[in-house]
Amino acid sequence: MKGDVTLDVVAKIAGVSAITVSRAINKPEKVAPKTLEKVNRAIVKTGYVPNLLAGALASRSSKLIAAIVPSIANLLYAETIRLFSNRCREAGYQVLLGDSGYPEVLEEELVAAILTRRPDGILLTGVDHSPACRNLLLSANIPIVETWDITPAPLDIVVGFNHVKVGQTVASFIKKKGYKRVAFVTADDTRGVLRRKSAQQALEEYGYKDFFTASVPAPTHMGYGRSGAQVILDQGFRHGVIFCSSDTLAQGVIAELQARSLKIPKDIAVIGFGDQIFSPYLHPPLTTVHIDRERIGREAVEALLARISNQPIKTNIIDIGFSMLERGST
Amino acid sequence: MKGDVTLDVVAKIAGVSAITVSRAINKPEKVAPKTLEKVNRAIVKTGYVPNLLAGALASRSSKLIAAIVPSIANLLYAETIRLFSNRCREAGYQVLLGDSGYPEVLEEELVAAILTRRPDGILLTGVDHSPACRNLLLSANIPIVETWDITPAPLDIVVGFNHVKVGQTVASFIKKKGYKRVAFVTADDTRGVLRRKSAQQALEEYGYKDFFTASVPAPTHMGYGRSGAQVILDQGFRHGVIFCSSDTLAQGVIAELQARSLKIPKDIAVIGFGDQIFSPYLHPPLTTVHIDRERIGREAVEALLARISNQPIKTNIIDIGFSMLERGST
DNA sequence: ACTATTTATGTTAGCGCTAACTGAAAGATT
DNA sequence: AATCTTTCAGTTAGCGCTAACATAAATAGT
Repeated sequence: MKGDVTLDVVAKIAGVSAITVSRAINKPEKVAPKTLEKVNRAIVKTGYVPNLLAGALASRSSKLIAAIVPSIANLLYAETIRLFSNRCREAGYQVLLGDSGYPEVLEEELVAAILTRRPDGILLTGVDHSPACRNLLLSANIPIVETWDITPAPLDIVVGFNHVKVGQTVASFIKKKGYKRVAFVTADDTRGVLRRKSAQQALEEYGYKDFFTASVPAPTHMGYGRSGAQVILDQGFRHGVIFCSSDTLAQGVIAELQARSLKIPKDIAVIGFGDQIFSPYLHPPLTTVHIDRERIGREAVEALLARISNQPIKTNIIDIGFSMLERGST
Repeated sequence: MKGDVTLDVVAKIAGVSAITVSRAINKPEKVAPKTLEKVNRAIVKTGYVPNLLAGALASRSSKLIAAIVPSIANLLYAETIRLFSNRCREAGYQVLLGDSGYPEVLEEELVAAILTRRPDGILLTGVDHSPACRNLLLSANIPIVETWDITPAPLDIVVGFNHVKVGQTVASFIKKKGYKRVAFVTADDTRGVLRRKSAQQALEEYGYKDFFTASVPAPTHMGYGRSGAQVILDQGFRHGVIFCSSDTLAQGVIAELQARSLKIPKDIAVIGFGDQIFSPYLHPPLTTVHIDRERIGREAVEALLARISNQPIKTNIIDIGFSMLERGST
């Protein structure tokens, strides 16, 4: 641990009591300017680094916010987290990150480990949690924000959008564009599967049938996009549109089509999901579903901080929506 | 904070003393099986969640390891961190993440904030730190591992590779392949610039001159690759090789070349850096410099944990090297 | 059977900080 | 000038846990 500079040491050097040093650091407006200066000099002189473990224990506020994501190596979540953690820092909070891994079996264990640090709030990804996990979370009695999905019955606050509607919107877009045949390349991920199912169902209602489907493991990367496309092409798919469960997959699909000299969108059109930062720069630019990832992070922080400071929040269900973004790949 | 189940409550219910409960949790082998079972029943019954803030304060060990990266939204670092944090969790540590942002002015502030939590160890990205930051780190008196670069004089431990050698290796590769003209698309990032400079210097020694250069902001994304390529092409570059400071940039360069119907590698060859997960799946597959990102994470954890538990470490300078990986883009 | 050793549990004190209260001094009000 | 109010600093107690030592019980050794 640290060299032994504690509040008491600083206090002695500044010629005041420990609590005065504590106040000088945390509530400087409560301390007379001259005292404040004495204390600050002593802090600099000693190189004092406060011990927030002790502070948190005494004040019952850890200034820590936990965030759990399926995979930090997924750019989508990474961007949400980056914004989230920056805003948290501005507000004087630090972020404790938990990577639950994709088969979310770990979530409960992870939540338990995290609660051990007594965070002042917690961000979760998704709205599906085991009963035991829900219990743990609820009995922690801290603000909770669930993200990247939406539900009428959140644990506390939810910031996300409706994946079923995304599927329906894509289906209606496909119909409008007049594609005859539809293929899916879908990662084995709760929300991705949901989008594909609802798209397929809507398409069936429009009279579509004989879908081509490739399922790949999550987390996705471009390689799975290529292998997914191979599966579909091997099934004989030659014309129509491929709806991918992420832009990353779509990118792989595009590469595979190009490697086979198929024309996009003339032969086969491609639709992604997420509107990743690279998507407009692909060749051709990717038609996709835009999600305001940073807004998820922003709204999540605001709601959490409001809850923490007992301010009223307008609503605990924040639907950030999405939008269909047509670019060159369709 | 949590509902009020503390050690004492559990102890009372189990009919033992607080310290016995503490031991049952942290050193179960020191507790008689029958007692252990009584305690465990009481823990389940009460839903006890230990308070590590208090535990850390008392034991002077926070079981927390901090990790500072320039940008978690950079896949390269994200993957190192994911591995790092998984291994930490296995070893009973949690990771406190700090995103320093690219202009690393923040690092010092971030380090100060993090030390406040008394981590048992800290991972840094890069080896350049302000003097004040170095001071802070050293006086914290905890194991430190610097990553993604190498230096003969680390703060404590360093796990990385030599960026100058990377530049030289790429230069020699370019010479061997017989490319006549060389262009650089480089992000404004310390280590990226270093690689470009050493490549250029080596090439000059081989007799190359008249380099084409585009500099783009960090953190990079594909779009900067495209705009970088535009700059170079506008300068009249038509044949030769483009060395990019990251695979992400290379990806953008490839897209731009394709959009202009230039053939890769026949007209222009492309070399990246990092060997990202997507690189082999690009069309054409990307020639790049392979870095074992996960090994960085793994070695960093091992060294840190060894230090924390006062085990001897073989060496405090771990050069993981790199390798030139030729694929279709050259 | 008696001591030496090991194992299991308990007692005490304190980690470094802040909440809540107390008291003194300075300023405002009449 | 007497009282009220505000400002500022200090005292006390305790947040929930574990290290270190103390003690009691069980086991082993002769």
